[in-house]
Amino acid sequence: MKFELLKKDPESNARRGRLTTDHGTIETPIFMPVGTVGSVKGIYQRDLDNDINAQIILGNTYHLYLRPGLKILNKAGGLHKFIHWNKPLLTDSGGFQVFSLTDNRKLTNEGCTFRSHIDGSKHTFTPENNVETQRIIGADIIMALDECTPGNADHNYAAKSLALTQQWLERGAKHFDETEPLYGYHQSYFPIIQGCIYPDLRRKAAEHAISLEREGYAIGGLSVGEPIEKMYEMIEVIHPIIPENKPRYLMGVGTPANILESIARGIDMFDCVMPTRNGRNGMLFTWNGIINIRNNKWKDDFSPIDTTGTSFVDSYYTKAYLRHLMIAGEMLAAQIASEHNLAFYLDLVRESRKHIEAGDFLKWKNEVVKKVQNRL
RNA sequence: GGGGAGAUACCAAAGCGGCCAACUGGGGCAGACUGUAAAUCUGCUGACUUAUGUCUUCGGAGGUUCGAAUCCUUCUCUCCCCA
Repeated sequence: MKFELLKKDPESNARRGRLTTDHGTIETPIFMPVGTVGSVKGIYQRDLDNDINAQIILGNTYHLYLRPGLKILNKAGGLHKFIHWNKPLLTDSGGFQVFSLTDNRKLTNEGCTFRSHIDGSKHTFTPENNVETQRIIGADIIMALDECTPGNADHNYAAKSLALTQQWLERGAKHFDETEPLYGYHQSYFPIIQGCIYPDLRRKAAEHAISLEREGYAIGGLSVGEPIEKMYEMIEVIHPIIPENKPRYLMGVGTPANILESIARGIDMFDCVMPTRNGRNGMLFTWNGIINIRNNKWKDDFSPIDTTGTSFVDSYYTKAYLRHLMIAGEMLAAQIASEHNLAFYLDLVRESRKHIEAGDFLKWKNEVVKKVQNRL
């Protein structure tokens, strides 16, 4: 994997870069659609590729490990082949599930024991077997197993949690270096920087992570309940510590405004379920603000979904029709809304790249942030 | 013609003397959702009020009672069974 820093914004920490993997090139800043169980919910891979222009998508180790399971994934020749996606893939380790399935898991120094949310069966992730699992899945970028610390954790808990994440990280990195990819293309292992909302812990976590000299670094444990200003502050704390020729991935973020603000603070990669989940629930993101398409006011609005949108759905369908589908509970509603939102998110980062190149990113960003937060 | 059942808020449907402005669904209206246990979840849904509260409601009219959606009389309408 190769990362080229193409341009630095003189007025902010924003960066324009290019990440090259064996499955293709990713122009950064980039948004990565989330496809937890081997599918970006409601979206054909064909549309992801041609309509939305996704450059890389995610999968999730915990979910794929449970279903379809490693045997099938291995037999399929890895996730790319299994799901028919020839562009880059990134898998999350399951660290977020350590956080979100908190009632069904137990943490030890050794690793994390889960109860499956599907059948209650017991499974253990260790940093080592988690790397092996992600070798079998075969993502281009694999993530370290971590504990995603809740945003309201106190300093004491956050410090202990970080120590565990760091111990796991060292073991995972070692195991990664001792093993080979299974399918003939390169994989990269990204550490995840934790530390909750505490600058000292974040600094410590970032310094520790870079000491392991990996190909990219992720920031985790943000947008998990902490005030949004703290999130930006943590990104700022970490920014100078990470070598500038390495990509930075802010995990799980976020709203369009969050993404622009984070790009301004030096983030290169994002993922979030928001465009798909909120889309399924009737929320549309546009350059002019947020639409709740279920609202009564759209019932006889026969204008296109989004005249500024880049997806075919934006001009193909009307607001009134999409509202009708949404209220009738039709599957197509979820598909259209998800496709629109993902196309918007990809457009958002595409425009960000253009404005970084043009040198007017900061001014542009400030104008857009105001607009995209409107409620239409 | 004879016998029976029933009329409750937008719809369906509980309630059968006070705990009823009225259970529960649906519908409607609005909100939430940030490395997806989510095509999910939450709130409101007689009027006026921030709220305590006040006022007008359970087919119509009249009555019994301290008190009625609930009991009685009567009218209107609906449905079912037998001729």
